[in-house]
Amino acid sequence: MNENTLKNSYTREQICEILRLDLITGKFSHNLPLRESALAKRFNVSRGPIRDAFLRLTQEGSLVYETNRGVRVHSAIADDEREVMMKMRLELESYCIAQYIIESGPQDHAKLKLLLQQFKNACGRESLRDLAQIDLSLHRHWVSRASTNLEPIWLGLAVRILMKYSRLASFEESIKEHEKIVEAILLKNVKSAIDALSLNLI
Amino acid sequence: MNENTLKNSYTREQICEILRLDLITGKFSHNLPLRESALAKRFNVSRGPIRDAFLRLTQEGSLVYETNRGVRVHSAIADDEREVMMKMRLELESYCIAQYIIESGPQDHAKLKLLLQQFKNACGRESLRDLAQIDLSLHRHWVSRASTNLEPIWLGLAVRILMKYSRLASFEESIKEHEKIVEAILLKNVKSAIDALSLNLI
DNA sequence: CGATTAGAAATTGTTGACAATTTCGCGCTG
DNA sequence: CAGCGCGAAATTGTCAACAATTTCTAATCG
Repeated sequence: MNENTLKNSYTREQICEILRLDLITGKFSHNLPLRESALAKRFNVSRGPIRDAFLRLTQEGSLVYETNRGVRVHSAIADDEREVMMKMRLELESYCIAQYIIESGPQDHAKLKLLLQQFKNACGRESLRDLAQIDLSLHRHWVSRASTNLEPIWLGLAVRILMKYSRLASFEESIKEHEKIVEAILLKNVKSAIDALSLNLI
Repeated sequence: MNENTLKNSYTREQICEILRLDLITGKFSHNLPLRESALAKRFNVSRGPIRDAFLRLTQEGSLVYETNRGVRVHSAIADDEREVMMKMRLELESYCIAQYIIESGPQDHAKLKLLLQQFKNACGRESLRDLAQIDLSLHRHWVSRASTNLEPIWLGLAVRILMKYSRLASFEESIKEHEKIVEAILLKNVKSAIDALSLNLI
């Protein structure tokens, strides 16, 4: 599973995802500068794809860019900023879930169940990194299915929120919350899905 | 003022801003593919900075990227997507204006007045491009001052919303709306500032 | 000893070249 | 004549080298 042993080259998408998870799980400390050459060496690519990933993560808000000085990890968001982001995210995902319930078919539901199962497995392994990744994948599933226009906006919100509280209160609790959301979606019950979502996004 | 006569080279930031305005004002048609080489020639740079700009605009949502196939202009957002974005933007800017009123000093207020004056001038010239640019600058002023964390999220929302309705109803009306917002901010009246904002963001 | 400054080292910015992939036109075949 | 390859052209992906800028270091001066 280690990136240094299995592969010797990564696409910019993969690099971006790996770095995003590193950032969410607090692998880098706040305000730490990230060096292009160091990461180029780590991923066994040239600086080009690294710069691409930096630009994306900067736009998402997890990195900060300064001209001729590169990027550094963004400082944590304040509590009131988090509150605003949460309201926005709830607004966004409520719409997406309602839309998803209308548009989704059997193959979407199969995917949904699979993601929920993976979420449970990640909780069992108690790996924060896996959990953050599958949590993102699960929410992304209904967001991207409902609106490609809202997806990049959602991602920026979700990443910043997770960066602040990547330490979840309880694995068990998190499973139950997501089970409720998925159940309501499968029953095509918009109201209770959104109710469950609003309990998850607090 | 023309980019071909004054300068012979651009930074990626400048390229990004110019392309963003091109996209907002509908200079490119929807789903049109953008070619790296063509724009590299236009801006008299190599493809590197163009790719940087593409990545940023993709993250903002105005372009869509497909592997090995480059980017194309995103399709317009639907009415209900726009409604969700507007609610989110109102939530975000309300917080920022309240914060701005607390934190801003005399030099901020001078800048604010200057931007409002530029807005009026742009209305006088009846240039859609200038108007879109200064509208973004004005709103960005209080957003960036209040929260660097929320700024990239705000930008994505504002650009997509402007792409849909870059044709403003009335220049006169737009001036009045912004005058009310700025007046309320200068008087440090949070409530009436947000009231005026909510009329502007409909 | 502290401040300053010049030079060295490190880092980012940009470029042109080449590799990989996709797209397009054209001849071939049934 | 429609469909199918096949090769050429166009386009994107990656890289290594070089230029510009910033940061570090150490010698010099007050």
